[in-house]
Amino acid sequence: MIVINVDVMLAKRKMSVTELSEKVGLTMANVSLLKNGKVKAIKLSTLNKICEILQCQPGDILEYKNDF
Amino acid sequence: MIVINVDVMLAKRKMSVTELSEKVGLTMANVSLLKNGKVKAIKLSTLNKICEILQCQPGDILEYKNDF
DNA sequence: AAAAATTTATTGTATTTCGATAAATTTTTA
DNA sequence: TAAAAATTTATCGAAATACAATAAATTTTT
Repeated sequence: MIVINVDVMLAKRKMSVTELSEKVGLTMANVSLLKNGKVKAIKLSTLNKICEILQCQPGDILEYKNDF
Repeated sequence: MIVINVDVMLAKRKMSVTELSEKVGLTMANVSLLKNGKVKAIKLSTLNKICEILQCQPGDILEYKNDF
């Protein structure tokens, strides 16, 4: 399974979900859904904005886990 | 911008696009689109299957590039 | 040159994002 | 510990997109 984890980077940047949502240009509600793995797909433009704001790589946010 | 690069992992696994598409369960045409950055979003289920088959992490395939 | 593999193109359908909004819940602060 | 702030959850609708299916064009391999 693919796990989305934005929390680590948010902590590293000392940024709140509210601030991220404002800067990324998504509603707070939708960033929350994203952040908590409640989405089934992601637009590359959104991933791009997140990486840009958090200054990180997709790999810092997305992880593949073997779910045996 | 977000860059998708499956070629490196395909080479590492000595796998063709055809083989990947069969194992992932997408048509060859669509894997090609994906592989060549012609998609604007990706389903996490698809990313999952690709990582599973290629035994790699999303970060091996997706890269954020500062497009100044 | 022929065959095989890959890319590009197109159309239709099902799925999904995301906005907008509101309510519920959790965390922080005073 | 009560109020305020932040976050999460939920719902609906519209717009966007993935992906299948298919076929043609192009490139690579033999």
